[in-house]
Amino acid sequence: RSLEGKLRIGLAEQSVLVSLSHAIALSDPRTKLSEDKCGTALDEAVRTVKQVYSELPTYDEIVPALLKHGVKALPDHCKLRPGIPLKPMLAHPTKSLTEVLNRFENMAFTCEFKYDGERAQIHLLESGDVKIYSRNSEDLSVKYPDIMQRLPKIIGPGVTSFVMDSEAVAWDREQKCILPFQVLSGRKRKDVAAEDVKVQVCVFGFDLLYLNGETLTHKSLVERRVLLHTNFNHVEGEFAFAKHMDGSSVEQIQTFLEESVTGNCEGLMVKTLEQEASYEPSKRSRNWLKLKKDYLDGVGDSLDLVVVGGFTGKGKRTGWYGGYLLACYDPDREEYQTICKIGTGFSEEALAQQAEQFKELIADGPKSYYQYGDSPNVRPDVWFEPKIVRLVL
DNA sequence: AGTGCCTGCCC
DNA sequence: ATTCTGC
DNA sequence: GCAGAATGGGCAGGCACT
Repeated sequence: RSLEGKLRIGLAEQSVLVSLSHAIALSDPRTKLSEDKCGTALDEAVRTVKQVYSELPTYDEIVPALLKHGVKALPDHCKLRPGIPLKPMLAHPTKSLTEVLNRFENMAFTCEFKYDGERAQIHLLESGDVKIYSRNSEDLSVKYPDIMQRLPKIIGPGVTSFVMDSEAVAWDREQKCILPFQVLSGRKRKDVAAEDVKVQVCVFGFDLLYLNGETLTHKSLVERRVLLHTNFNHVEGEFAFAKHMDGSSVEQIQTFLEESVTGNCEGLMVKTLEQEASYEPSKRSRNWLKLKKDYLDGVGDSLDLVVVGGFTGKGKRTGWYGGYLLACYDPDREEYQTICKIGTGFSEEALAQQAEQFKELIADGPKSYYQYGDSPNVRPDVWFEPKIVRLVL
């Protein structure tokens, strides 16, 4: 976990990469360590290692190559290749169409439907093996034998290897429509046989990162998209290209957004097409924008809820509440029904201040007219008197 | 076999 | 996922 | 602007215990 940078102790991936680069550079006689150039040489080593890691994020490959060939020659030995998942590019959230237009002013861009499913990075190796990886590079291959099976009819002639970025979405084969994420998450994950898959999925491809031995991440999205469309086939209910629209007027985008929502999608992804349009897994990772329907003004609902309990905080939040249990009053049954927990959106100052405020309201236990479940995660560490009402957006 | 609890993933 | 904070 | 670390709902899976 240390090496994977998942310990949550302030030592995460970037720190590990810096340390590794420095260690190798300093112990390698090939690195010239003159007084004035030392810092520059180290920075250069870090840049190289990070760049290589973004294409081939596996220490099993990078460390041996570093030890054998040194930092300089690392890019010649470690390149993007099917079978090793790369960190998928992520998108910046935006709250309005204006924000999107400001950001992409004077640039060619495209809008795509944002499908409500699971990120799926599909790899075809030269050996013929197929691998499917999740957003966090987990191996989902055993979860999707149905996708594996249908792959031959999706890939075009002459395709011997590729890495595709896509979204796997639950699909209703009778109604021929997209189903919510909740349905998809009901799929089995292990020991799945293609024959007894209950929740059907349709794959929506939206990017191509590698094709027939060639890395495409440095090409622009326009180029990658052409390659995607010319080398793969649409297959009804099984594989489709993410729906896109290149228009840039407010009206066109507005209409497209509404269309996406009608089609059971979450909203739009907006991406540059030509300039700054390469696929950058780690460097400029938030190069795309997402425009979700529930971010938009007036679309989301708000509720007045009563704070009935608090959960003791961990880590940075040790010493006050890390989250709260909220309830809604039902006048018919004369009781407070717990609804949800809330744990983000508080600055540290607000958390400290709130802890003071709730100190006065600590109750011995749950009120008789509190209605809550059995599960321990709805049993707060501290119960409160029902005094504080909060507007929840 | 059934239940409850916990973990580790998705979002 | 969302959100805040330190750099 | 980015990386890191808090936190959410909900699901399948797996373990322990009945």
